[in-house]
Amino acid sequence: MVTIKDIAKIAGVSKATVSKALNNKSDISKKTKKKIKKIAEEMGYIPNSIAKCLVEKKTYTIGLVLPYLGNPTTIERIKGINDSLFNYGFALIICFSEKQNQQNYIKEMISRKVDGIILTPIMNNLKEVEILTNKKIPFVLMSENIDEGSFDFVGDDDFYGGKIATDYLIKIGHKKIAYFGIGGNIYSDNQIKKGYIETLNEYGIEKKYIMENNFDKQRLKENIKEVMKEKITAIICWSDIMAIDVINNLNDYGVKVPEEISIIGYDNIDFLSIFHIPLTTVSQPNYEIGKQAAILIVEKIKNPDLKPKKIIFKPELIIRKTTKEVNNV
Amino acid sequence: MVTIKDIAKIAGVSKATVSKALNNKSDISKKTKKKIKKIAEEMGYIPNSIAKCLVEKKTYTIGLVLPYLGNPTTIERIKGINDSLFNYGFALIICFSEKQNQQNYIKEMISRKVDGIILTPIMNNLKEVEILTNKKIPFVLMSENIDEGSFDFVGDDDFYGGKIATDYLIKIGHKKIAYFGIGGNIYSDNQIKKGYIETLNEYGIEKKYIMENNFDKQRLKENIKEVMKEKITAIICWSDIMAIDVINNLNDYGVKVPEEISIIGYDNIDFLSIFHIPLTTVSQPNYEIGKQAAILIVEKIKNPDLKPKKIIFKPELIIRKTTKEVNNV
DNA sequence: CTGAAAGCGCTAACAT
DNA sequence: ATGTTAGCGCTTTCAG
Repeated sequence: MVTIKDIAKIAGVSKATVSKALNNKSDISKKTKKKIKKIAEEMGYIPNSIAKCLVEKKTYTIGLVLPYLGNPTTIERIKGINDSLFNYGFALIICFSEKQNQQNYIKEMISRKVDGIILTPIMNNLKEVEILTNKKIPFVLMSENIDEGSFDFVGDDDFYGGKIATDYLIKIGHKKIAYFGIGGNIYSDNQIKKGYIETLNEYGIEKKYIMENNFDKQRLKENIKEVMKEKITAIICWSDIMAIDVINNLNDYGVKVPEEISIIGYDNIDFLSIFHIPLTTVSQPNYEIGKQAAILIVEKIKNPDLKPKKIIFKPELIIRKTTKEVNNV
Repeated sequence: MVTIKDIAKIAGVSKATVSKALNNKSDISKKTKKKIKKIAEEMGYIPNSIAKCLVEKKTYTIGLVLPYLGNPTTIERIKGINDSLFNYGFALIICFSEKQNQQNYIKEMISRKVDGIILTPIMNNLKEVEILTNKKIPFVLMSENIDEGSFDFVGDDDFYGGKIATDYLIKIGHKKIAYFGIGGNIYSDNQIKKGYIETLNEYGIEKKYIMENNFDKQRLKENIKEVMKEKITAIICWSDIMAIDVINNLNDYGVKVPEEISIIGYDNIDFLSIFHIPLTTVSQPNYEIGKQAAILIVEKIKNPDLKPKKIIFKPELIIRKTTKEVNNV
């Protein structure tokens, strides 16, 4: 491996001069700079940013810790982060945290001296970010927020998302509307649920049907059976993927969507809009969310004392073919 | 930030002892180890792996360089890599290379001293991997191979994929079959195309319809017009996403799938199987490909002189509803 | 303008 | 069993 020492030897100058020349410091003559750069180029020199980090105490690296639950929107956000991070000269180190304790993954990131962390917390819980606040490591939350405390956050307004979905269903005549969520205190789930409840209340609809499946397909099936007994006419789902599952299960029971039950998903996954019976869904700008999270963390690193900023996008209801007005006889 | 020096001071021992104790070296007494570990814990010590890297010349980091072209299969592979890498104690640093020169991204990875690189080359060209071979940095190619040279590679057998798709269409009566690819010397594109051509030749079908759109929606439309003029009855597409596009365009022209034209995609994206008119497609095990790529790069790092290994999965034809036999009157 | 020296936090070889 | 020393590759004072 060629180092500045090697270059220094060839160029007949000191290590310090090489370092300064390569970094375009002002106190090196143009001639020397040119000469040294040429030699570096010829020798195929690639700087060792590890050594640089050790001195500068900055790694120009952002850690991304998030769960991947098979939702294709994830990649859009990652791409958004990647693209804007690269503009700032930062690299991205990723780990998918699954459903376990995120603390270990966060510690790993800290050990690797990332300058900041973008985190999608699994638990709506201060504990998740405790180390980060203790160690004063800049971080921003993405997509999922935490109720207690006040943190930098980029995501969409899921409360509003829950509202517009419910509102629409009521407006087209539905009264027995269910919400299919996850359970277990997930921020977005809570928010959508709140929006759902509040909207029903506004219209004076007492009866709520709140189902939780905790990512368990079997429980989802049971949930469906339960609401079918109750003769509900519409379901709002926490995600598009869940919505698809619900539709399939309903089809298996011979229940037609949207004729008998209307379904609204959440995410607006591209590919789901294409086929027949395109999904009615709530849309959020995933790429943009990732992008803004990256911009915010870089800002935060440059200026750690900035007070928490929230960038919240309004989701949009995309009405397609899985919802239908109810004939109120 | 608390360092081993701080711990040493509190514990009343030397830095070396702390280092050894924390790393469970055998020449430290159990008592001291226990004491030091306790202090480290209490002080909230997190090791600085940057410093460690500088000494050990290993970062336990793998670089992943790949294009993201909106194909949701990408995330599956990333997840596969992530999961098995974590088992080995490696972290993953990702960058999406778009259509530009991948060399810069690779250099960035080298500068960051990754122990190895998993690369999906954009160009079927030795130049892409030149630095890596020069600098003797372990790498494995994933999904896309390079014709010249012989490299470690994990992916599926796209030649075979092209064959089974074509073979199936011929068996159900099609004779005028088109292949819709990308062009511009992409390995997988070439392979599928080869499989397509060879199979047609085997059946003595002279006429080939090879279209290239280079990811350009407009050119895709023109391609479709062209093959419609030729009255082809089936199209094999380079990807599921492209297949969807083709189907939509065909629908716009009032051409019915599969009644008038059969379509085969490539990728077997989950969500596309769910709706009515599920896509006939060629399936590849993306998660597994990522996983094996990770295992292979770690192997390669431990033993750089291993000769190139190829792990090639046989894709599978998934027959669904976008293909139909032809009535040969 | 250029160079010598110190040091980032850690490990490893060699003493003790 | 523990400590001393040197050094990884780089940047950064401070002198010259």
